Amino acid sequence: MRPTVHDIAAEAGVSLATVDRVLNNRPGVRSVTRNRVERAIATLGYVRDVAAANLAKSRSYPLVFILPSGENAFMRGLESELRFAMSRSAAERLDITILSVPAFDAPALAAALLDARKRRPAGVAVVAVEAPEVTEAVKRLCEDGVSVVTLVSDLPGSGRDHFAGVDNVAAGRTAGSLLGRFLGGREGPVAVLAGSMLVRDHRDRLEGFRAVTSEDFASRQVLPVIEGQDNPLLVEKLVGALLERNPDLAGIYSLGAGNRGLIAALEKAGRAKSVCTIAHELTPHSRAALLSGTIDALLNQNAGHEVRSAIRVLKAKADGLPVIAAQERIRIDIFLKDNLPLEQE
Amino acid sequence: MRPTVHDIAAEAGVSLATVDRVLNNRPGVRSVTRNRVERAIATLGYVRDVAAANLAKSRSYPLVFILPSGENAFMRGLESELRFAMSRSAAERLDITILSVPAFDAPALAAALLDARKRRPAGVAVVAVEAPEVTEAVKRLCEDGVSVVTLVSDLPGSGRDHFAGVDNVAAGRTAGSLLGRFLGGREGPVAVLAGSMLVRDHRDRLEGFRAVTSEDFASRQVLPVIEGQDNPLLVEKLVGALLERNPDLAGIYSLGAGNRGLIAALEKAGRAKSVCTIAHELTPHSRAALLSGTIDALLNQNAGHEVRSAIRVLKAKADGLPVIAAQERIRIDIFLKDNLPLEQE
DNA sequence: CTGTTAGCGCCTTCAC
DNA sequence: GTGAAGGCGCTAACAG
Repeated sequence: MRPTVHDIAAEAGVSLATVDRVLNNRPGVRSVTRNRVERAIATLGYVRDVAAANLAKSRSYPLVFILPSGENAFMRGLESELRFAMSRSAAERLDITILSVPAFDAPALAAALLDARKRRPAGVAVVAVEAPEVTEAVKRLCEDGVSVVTLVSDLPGSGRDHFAGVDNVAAGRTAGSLLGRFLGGREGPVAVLAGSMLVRDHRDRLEGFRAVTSEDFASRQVLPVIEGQDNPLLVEKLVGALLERNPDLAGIYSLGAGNRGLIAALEKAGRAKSVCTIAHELTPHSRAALLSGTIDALLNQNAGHEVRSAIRVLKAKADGLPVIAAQERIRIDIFLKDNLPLEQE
Repeated sequence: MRPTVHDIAAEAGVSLATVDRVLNNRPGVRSVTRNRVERAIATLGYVRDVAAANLAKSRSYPLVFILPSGENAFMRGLESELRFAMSRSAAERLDITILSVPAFDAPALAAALLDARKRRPAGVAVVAVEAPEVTEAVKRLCEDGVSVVTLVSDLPGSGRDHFAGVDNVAAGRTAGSLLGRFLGGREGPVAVLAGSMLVRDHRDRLEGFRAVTSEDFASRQVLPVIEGQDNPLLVEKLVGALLERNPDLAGIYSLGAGNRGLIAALEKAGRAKSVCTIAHELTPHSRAALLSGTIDALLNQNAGHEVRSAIRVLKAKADGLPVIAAQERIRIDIFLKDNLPLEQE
């Protein structure tokens, strides 16, 4: 049987309350007594039963999640994963609030962070936009002792506790490597389609893509980046023009969202099969395009994992517990038509 | 505040004990009373606090894990992940026993399953070898009400509750697709190196590889399968001979273990760069070979995830709880040199 | 500074 | 059939 507080109390010859004070290092214990208790803890190999402690404290974990609104399929998937987690949150003593802000809107995001702060949560998870006012707002939260996890897109220099997302430089490198190898000796330039250079994840992917292309496929020309604002209609227009301008285009790397527009443009131009296309995020549209051959490979971040990881980390931080880095690393999924999971996740 | 058993008791006008009987549908309650309690539960939206219940029951989860012994790096990694999970098992009320059996040894495995059965665990996780006596032993366990999870290699038809491993047919398909696309128009046959056709995962990978090769790369010749028993020395000998026999070999798919031998043979023959190689499992050796370019792509199953998933599922089954399928799906990681995680997991 | 006491939400004897 | 009482391991008031 595992030792309990009673065993320690007996071993150290003190009362339960004193043991508790030592365990939670609260003041009001002479150092002699404290030492005796600590020795007892060590010799008995005591480990606190967190479940029982939480029960006694009737502890709960108020968390705030800040997500971009809009029709971005990936973000909506993220939100639905979050709502699913909330539905089973009763058992986990979670109390989650969702705040919505327009995408790529730094002032709105900063305001939401202030709003979150007023609610005095144990932790905040936020899909970050990189801007000084956002960084400032996150810093303030951290100073208040609220743990902050950035989700999907990071915010370096803000002092956030953790980033729940993929290594986007590596993702860009991987895309570049795959595109280069898939194209083999084929001639023609490649294009990069981004959402906005305001978000860190898009910038990182671009950097990785460019690095690997110049290292390993130096002869391949990379056309200037197109920014589609993750907006399918705009993307369709821009890619349509791109295809007209470049009849010899060999490949496209779409590192942001708005894939619906990309797919439409490729198919309308009859170039779906001849242009090697690599895109991000598994959504109903991109899945169909992968199966039909319009998209050749898809890089994905598992929204469910990101949400669960963010929650686990926020909880651990709230309890002052360490996080298992390996478990919280969000991997880059690479999907070909051959390893697509059966169901949409 | 969430409703508790007290609230239900009050609402239904009965005592705590009766509420408890209904909750755990134990006998000794008139159906009228039972109905009243159930109505109270429904109207108050009660959900039982599992943590508190476990505390009161001082419940624990005795589990048995059966792993192959030997120097297979992947299996040793799996074991170390398991030991890590055991080290933090105190908080999770887990009581895990590890049983070791020689690899590919069906009688020994069947005996271990009987041994496990005698310990009356709540659940068993086993790396299966496909053989009638093993299937039989697993069936018996299930009949005893012990939940069984197959780990890494599945055992269809045994009635196991869950498989914690990757879709190996899809893995084989993915390998075939990557190899085909990486080779492009290059001439020459490809070889397949397996461990043993006795384990389901190897057979499944081969099936997937052959399927995609004949569908999408029909002109590519696939040489007869080589079985290296996951033994590095044997593998090195066999691959050395293979390379001599086939000076025009374009690619190798290594679907089992023993990659140390494969890498050595390729490098000794000076064919490390000229033969496109796809292998399984991230280990220190395969990682180095990926970085040096001897291996072109690595398919991996995350041992840590498999172990944690097996534990979660076994625990859920023991409590009669449903499992979240999406969360427990073990994905096929695809590693290029560009998306290799920094540290060995 | 230290100890006593009464719970947290649930389960389990043992009476009635 | 049903209920009352005590306890799981820990924490938090309130006394001393």
